[in-house]
Amino acid sequence: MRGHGRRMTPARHAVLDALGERGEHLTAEEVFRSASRRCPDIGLATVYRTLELMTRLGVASKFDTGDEKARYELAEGPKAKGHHHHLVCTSCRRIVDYKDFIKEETELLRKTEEGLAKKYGFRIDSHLIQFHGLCPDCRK
Amino acid sequence: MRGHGRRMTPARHAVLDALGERGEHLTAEEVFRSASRRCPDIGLATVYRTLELMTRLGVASKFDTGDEKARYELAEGPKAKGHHHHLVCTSCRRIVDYKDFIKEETELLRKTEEGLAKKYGFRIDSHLIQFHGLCPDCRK
DNA sequence: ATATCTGCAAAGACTTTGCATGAGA
DNA sequence: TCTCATGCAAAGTCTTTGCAGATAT
Repeated sequence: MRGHGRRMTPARHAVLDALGERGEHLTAEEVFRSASRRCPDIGLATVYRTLELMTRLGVASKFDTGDEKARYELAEGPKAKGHHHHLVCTSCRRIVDYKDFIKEETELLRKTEEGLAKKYGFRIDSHLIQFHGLCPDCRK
Repeated sequence: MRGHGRRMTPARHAVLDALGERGEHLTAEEVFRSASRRCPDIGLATVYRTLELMTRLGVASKFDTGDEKARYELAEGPKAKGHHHHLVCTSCRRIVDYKDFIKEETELLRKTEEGLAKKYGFRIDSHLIQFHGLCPDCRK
């Protein structure tokens, strides 16, 4: 946070805590509600600004599961213990974090990133993998 | 289209053509502009409704690259010739379709899908892979 | 004939922005 | 001190919905 010329404020602390405490893939609204407990006066706009900042700094990652609401979670690089991918139910929007096959996936992704970077001249920063389908409950 | 109790109308034809003619990953607005040529009276709402329908029927696929605008393209299953994944520039939002490594990726994805389906009880319908980074122009 | 589609306009949902005030370093 | 951050409210985007009229089959 600091070290980028940025200040550590109560609001930012609250947002960070919200991402840390409450599981994963929170919407801005959810972060707002959670952060409001620690910092009652925080505004939704600040939450958005903070999430945007954290995403830009690589502290958080932002993604979309198909319901037009952005989701955020603490960033965990491919090598981190908590690195996972998402399995999304297209009906109830439930999100399952999975780590199965993560090692193979990560290995292939690394190789692919390298190849793409060379071929297309991109500097690749992150990847996104999601599977979509129906969860057990919604299949009924 | 038919066979689901649905009617083939000029508007739907125009949307389908738009997806087919103009490359890939079009926004609703882009589809609308394109479809307007063939069907001048088409409304944006109809475009949205049609894209939603086609996505539900599996004719089109919908995804998001991080700029809050949904994108659509004709669906090409994992086995189809045109199946590809996306490389997205986080700065200018350019999207590169790539097919490199597709075979390995598809193979791993198939395996992963199978494993996830079994473990979590999902019926998996589709997957999404994206790489994000800076394109050559934006790196400068 | 009739259930489905359509365009339009209005509403809705999510996110961003402007601005004066407040507060970290 | 002085730049950066905040809250509020207003504005902006993208998308969905209500409805009366039009249309495929």
